[in-house]
Amino acid sequence: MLDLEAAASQQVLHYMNTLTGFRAKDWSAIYPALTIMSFKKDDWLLEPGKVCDALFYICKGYCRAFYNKDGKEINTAFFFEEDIATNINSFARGERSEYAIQAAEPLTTIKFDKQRLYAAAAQDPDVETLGRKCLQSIAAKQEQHAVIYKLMTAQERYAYLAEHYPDMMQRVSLSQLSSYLGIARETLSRIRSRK
Amino acid sequence: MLDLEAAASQQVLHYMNTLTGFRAKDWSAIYPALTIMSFKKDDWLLEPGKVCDALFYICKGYCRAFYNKDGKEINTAFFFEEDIATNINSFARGERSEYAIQAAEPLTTIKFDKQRLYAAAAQDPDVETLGRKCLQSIAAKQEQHAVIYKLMTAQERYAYLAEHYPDMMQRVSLSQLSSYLGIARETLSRIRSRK
DNA sequence: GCTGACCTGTGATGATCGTCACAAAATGGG
DNA sequence: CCCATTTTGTGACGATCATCACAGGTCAGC
Repeated sequence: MLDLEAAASQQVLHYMNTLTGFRAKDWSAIYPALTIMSFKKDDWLLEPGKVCDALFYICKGYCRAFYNKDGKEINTAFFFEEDIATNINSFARGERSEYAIQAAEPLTTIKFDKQRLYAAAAQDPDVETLGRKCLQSIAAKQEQHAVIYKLMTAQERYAYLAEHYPDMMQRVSLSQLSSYLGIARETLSRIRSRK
Repeated sequence: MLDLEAAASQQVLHYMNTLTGFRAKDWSAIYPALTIMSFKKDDWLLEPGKVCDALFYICKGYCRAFYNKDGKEINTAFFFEEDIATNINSFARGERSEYAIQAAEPLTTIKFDKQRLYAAAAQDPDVETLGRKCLQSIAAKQEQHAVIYKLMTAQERYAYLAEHYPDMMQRVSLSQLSSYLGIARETLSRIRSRK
């Protein structure tokens, strides 16, 4: 634990433990892949068109993923504390990312470097299991969010968010939320004001 | 290769090879997890509310995944030859499935039994890698489809499907497609007739 | 080749939402 | 505390789409 602050290591270790039952003894294998990285508001975690070569575990703050559609930014995800922010397809296949990930607040993360992570996985099969579980949890989230779009109207999506992710509604501005919900800013404002 | 027909084994082996570089020598580890399973039209691969305990590799025919929303069936995926049909969240976490998977045509599949697959993975780390790659490819598909919803209008979604999945448009009826695209059957009919 | 079940096309109508425009409110540096 | 910038609310209007209703088409089985 040389350049990782104690609090951050505790946090990421706890996270890995909830995923797999990762214990302190496995730490040495994965440790070299980790770095603390901080970002200022509006800094890029992943620039559009670049290949994603890391996973970012969010310690403090939040960031957003967004596409650029005809000059408009369409948010597709927000990552808060305890989340992993990444473009999993770009990461896994080495393709260029079609979207960006940007800090929405001052941000502290633990970066999992791809190359060093792969090296660790070759050494210790538990790291591969961790990777699979991580993938699983990302896929689960993705599906959950896709369902919202497929089954719900704008109003129902808003209500769903309010019930299941009240903290997201607290922290993300209305303008940013609207594109995430797939509706115009004005419409979201009106939905919110009807009761 | 006792109860798996030769043609089907060839096909699934080829599939696994495209995912990982799985070779015939690894076959013995995974073989006990596989069974050929056939379904009649409208048979269930996964009943809603049940836990998903298998992956189904589609050899011939196709099936659909759908939610029941206030009595209406909303299709969220179609699985064709070379696809893996499953509820990955239910499979991984043992939760009950919120949606159903049903044969839309007479269907031939190779079933990967969960328990036996896990046993094989414990024996042979290559099986775990295969599992991860499989998960990855499912996640990639899911994201691709979610993007359609988030970035496109009904008309654009239709055009996208026509360009990227023309075979899907050929094989799936308009009524079934409409809920997949998130629009009314009548609207899809009209979109299709404009040019 | 008839018949019933299912699928597709089409018109009329109303609801919802996007867009444009601008006002009000909140925010945050200096 | 004030001003500039950003964010949010609101009205008017039009476009798109869902819904209802029904007509025409297709297909399989008798």
